Amino acid sequence: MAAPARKKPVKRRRSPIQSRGQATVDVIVEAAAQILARQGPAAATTNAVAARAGVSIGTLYQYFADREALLVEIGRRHVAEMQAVLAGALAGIDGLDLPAAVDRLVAAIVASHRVSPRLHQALHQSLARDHLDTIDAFEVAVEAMVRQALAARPELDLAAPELTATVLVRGLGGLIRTTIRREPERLDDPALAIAMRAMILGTLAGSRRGA
Amino acid sequence: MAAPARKKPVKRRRSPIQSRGQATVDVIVEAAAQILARQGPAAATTNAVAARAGVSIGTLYQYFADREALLVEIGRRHVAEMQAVLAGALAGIDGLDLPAAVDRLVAAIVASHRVSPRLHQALHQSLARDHLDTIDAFEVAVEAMVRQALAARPELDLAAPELTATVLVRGLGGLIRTTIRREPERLDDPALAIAMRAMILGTLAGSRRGA
DNA sequence: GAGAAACATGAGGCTTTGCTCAGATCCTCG
DNA sequence: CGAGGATCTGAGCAAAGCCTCATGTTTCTC
Repeated sequence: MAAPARKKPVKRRRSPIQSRGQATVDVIVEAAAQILARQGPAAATTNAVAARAGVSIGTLYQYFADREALLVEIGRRHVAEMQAVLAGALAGIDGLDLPAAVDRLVAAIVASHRVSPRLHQALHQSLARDHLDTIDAFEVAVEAMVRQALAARPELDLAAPELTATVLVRGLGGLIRTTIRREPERLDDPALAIAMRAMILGTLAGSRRGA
Repeated sequence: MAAPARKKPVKRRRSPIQSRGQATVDVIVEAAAQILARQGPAAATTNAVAARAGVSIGTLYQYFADREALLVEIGRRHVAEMQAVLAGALAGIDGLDLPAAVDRLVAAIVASHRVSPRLHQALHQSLARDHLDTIDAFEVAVEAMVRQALAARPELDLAAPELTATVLVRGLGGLIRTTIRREPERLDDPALAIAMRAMILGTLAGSRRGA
């Protein structure tokens, strides 16, 4: 329930047919992502992107209907990359006991946020409200994953497993994002990982049916 | 430690001397906040703000050196308002036992975020990186407060009280902000408050010196 | 190899926005 | 009252950004 309201469709232009065109699209997206991450949303003008990509502005508009469409595509690729890192770091987690699994989860989420923190934040700042769901997709996916993991462990005896999953994932995500923005270097602090583990395990223990 | 890097000073222009001028400033700031909250950052052009305030564009620039200075002032006032709500909802918390105090805290933080969720998000999106600390001030204040509260309860026997405070406040804040953005109506769900309480109490229990 | 389709170019049109300035109006206070 | 400071006005400048289009180049297909 609670769908995100109105949603403007992402206008597209011609998709590349030849491999040359595909390469051009890649170059453009990467250039844009780089500027966005390094100099922020304001610097990512379509002309600047085209220049950095070594491509004419007309070429950019051959593949993207407008600036927003380009941003959305960057968001899609970024989310895909984060999900790939997450999946990689989460491999074989099913066989682990709870504390070990939690450690893995923490490490995996942190690692996926490390893919490109600046880009992540820049996207949050520059995407229009209608398209924020593009980046939210990552957290939505993690939420689904955790929900499933919790369901697979009835011994946790959770009063409201789905809600607990939501609270955990959003809390963890918010904590990581805030930390990246305010004290980026602290993400490497082992003490933080320990504190996050305590938070997760504690929350699970505190969300039992008993009280 | 870990201070937020460079910081451009907020350019000011003449401060109002007469009460007429003060009133004008208020009208401008409120008009801007309204546009920001209702139509988003892109709609909040200086001309639009002046028009909605019923004031000429020249008047706006008499009091604000540039658009960013106006945004910063909006941020300052918004944070002050949130802090006022927080302080009000937190009155007399010192005498309560832990579970009751936590309930109060949860209610207080939620209430302060309810002041103007859309404006809160719009500010996050439109403030330049150099000025994001303006809004971060709220969470910084809450963090200090919680840190102090935890220090006052040695019976909690926390292994790293300050870190626990940080993790709790940032996690909670992130959770609330994400929820406001994705499912605003859910903020009223009593189940969410219960889940947050479980999270806090659980985290505290899980952060003991013992392990 | 020729025609067609895909791809690329970039000058510049069109719009918008932040902001200035020369002067008008209002308020205070001796 | 009347001088002087505070406040307000709004036409419009300069800069910047998004995007188009007429034209040229490369690649594919038969």
